[in-house]
Amino acid sequence: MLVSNHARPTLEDVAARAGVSRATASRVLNASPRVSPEALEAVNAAVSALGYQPNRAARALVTRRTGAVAVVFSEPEPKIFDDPHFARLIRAGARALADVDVQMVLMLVHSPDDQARAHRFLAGGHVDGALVFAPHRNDELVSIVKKLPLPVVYAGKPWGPLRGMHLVDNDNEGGAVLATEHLKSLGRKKIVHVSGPLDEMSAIDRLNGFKAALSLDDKGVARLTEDGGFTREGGRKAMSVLLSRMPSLDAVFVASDLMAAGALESLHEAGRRVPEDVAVVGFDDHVAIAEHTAPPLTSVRQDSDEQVKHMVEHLMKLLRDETVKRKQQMLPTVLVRRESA
Amino acid sequence: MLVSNHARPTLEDVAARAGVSRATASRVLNASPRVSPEALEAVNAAVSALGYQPNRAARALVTRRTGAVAVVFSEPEPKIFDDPHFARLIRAGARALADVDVQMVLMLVHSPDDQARAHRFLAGGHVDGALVFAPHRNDELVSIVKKLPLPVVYAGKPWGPLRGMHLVDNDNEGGAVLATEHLKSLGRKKIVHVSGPLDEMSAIDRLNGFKAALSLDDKGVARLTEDGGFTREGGRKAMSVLLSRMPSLDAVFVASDLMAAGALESLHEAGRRVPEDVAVVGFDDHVAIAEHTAPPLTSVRQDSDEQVKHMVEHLMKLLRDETVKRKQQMLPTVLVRRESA
DNA sequence: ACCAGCGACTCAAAGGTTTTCATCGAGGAG
DNA sequence: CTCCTCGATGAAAACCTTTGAGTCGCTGGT
Repeated sequence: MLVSNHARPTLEDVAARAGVSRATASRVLNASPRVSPEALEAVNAAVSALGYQPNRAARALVTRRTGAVAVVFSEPEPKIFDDPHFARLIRAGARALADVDVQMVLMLVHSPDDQARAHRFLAGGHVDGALVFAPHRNDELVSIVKKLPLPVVYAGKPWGPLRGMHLVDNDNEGGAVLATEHLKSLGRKKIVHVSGPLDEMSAIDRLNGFKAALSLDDKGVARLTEDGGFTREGGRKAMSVLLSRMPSLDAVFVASDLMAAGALESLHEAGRRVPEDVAVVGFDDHVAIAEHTAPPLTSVRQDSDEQVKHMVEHLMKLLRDETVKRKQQMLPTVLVRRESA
Repeated sequence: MLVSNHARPTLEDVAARAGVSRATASRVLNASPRVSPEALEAVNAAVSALGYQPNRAARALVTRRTGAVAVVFSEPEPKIFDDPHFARLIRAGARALADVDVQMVLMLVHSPDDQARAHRFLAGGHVDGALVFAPHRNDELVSIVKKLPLPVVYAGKPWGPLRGMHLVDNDNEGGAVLATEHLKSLGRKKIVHVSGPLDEMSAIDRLNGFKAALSLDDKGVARLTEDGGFTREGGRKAMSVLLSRMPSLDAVFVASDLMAAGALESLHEAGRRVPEDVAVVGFDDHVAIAEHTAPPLTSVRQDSDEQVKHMVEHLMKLLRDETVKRKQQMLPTVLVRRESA
């Protein structure tokens, strides 16, 4: 009987060819211990002979597991995506998830419409879990997600109470201290700060690090810092403001490389030399930026690849119902010296 | 009987509540015409009362449709992803696919390992179709994908024979002509070209446009052009080479904005003023770059959002078994003037 | 009065896998 | 030799939806 069926082989076909039952074949595929060596070999042979691949839908139907996780970026301002930082996160996510053989379903949510769609989708059981990037204050999405019976790992601290949430953060405050101490060690006396938007925890933590390193009170901080909104243009403007407010400044810690690029432009326009007149330290150590500014940017490295890898590992543990020792992890940051400070 | 089952409601529950059979409920969900208005309303009411969501796995099992499509980027050099162009494509893909309510499964393939994985995955019936970005010459992935019984739409022309392939390309050659003609119309006489890597069709097409606009033969082209590899650093180096080869050049058409940024650096270092001494035109019109170079970059716009949207529409037609009038679409490019030329 | 035709609906099979439970056979203890 | 245990296996249910075949009650034509 020449069964030249062109359709994809099923587990039934594999079992038939191996001379066992479907059940046994299934056990082999799922690495069950209760199967004889002969059966195991026969089934494996049949699998590769037939080029068998389990039908994901059928498997999902019975196991109630989809083998997919959502990667969600909640960001009201779509143009923020021009920040290469996002590309790096997405790349890291794709790699880490592929390594553990789970599908990555990417969701970008900008509008309330997107939020509703994300809600439906995540509630719909289409994924086993989610990695959520939602940095902004009072992001509706976070409250939505929190109510869902879905394992979730956050990137960084979302706004609000952190009780029970799983997250992997970078040591923003520690990095900011590093940066500021470095400027101090250079003998700089008038150090200012271009912060990120203060509706993001990472920006606040960096600001706090700056404040701590200089032992500033709230009033002092207010005078020495300006919000650059994590954009290049914002960085440029914030730098001009600071320059006019304190013409004698001799160092600046900028809370992101992209803003630092803008700040450098502003400094050049004002005729300041970097690092001779003003020393500059950025944050992110995003190579595509930091190595191409003039001069190359000294920056605090946060390893996004590592962060995402940890997030994926953490989520996988949750999916396997393993107990995680610590729900909230913090990754170290280091200073990378180049020429700007 | 208080059925306070906390599990997700099934179609059976909906049908029971609406007082119809499972079959009828199903037809309502799938917008079948053969259903009475009363039944339709009853079912819809039950659906929203119960918050019912179809089980994707069960549906996939019977329809042999997954409701997901893969978005595949094949790119041997992972750092190319730092190009904001990719972020833009991914963003566009996420949006366009969400709009038609299909899952976007993102795959980044760099290594042969990744290729094998992609092969297994795409052959495994886990997605209904794919959007493929594989610009490089002799990319193994393209041959792999071509053999699969899977609807695929390519971004741009992959290398090799195009017969029967579905693709959406930008008018690279036309755009290059536009750029070069513009430089000519400015009265420039010694126009050179920084090309992309010539193992990508888009780079070749842009080179051909340059060649055509100047009526050059192969020998002439060789002398006037230099490969910048689509990277910033490459653009810088290519520009230096061209400057030393032809110090009197007065205009350059650069095949990408990122390379143009590098070329500008090189020109500045060489003490050339832009646009007074050398006029510069880029390609891509990537706002995050073009608006932030000094001076802002005149560039050829290729609308990636539009391209991806067309790709998605095209793929959807294939999935619906509609006939597509043209398998290969070409999108127009336009010149955006800023200050560099 | 009968039948064909039609629209709306229901029944039940099919789709491919995992998993529980029962069965079977072999080997050891008595 | 019999009984028991235990490991490997198979039969069948369950997961939830779509869809073709069949049912039922009408209408309208003859």
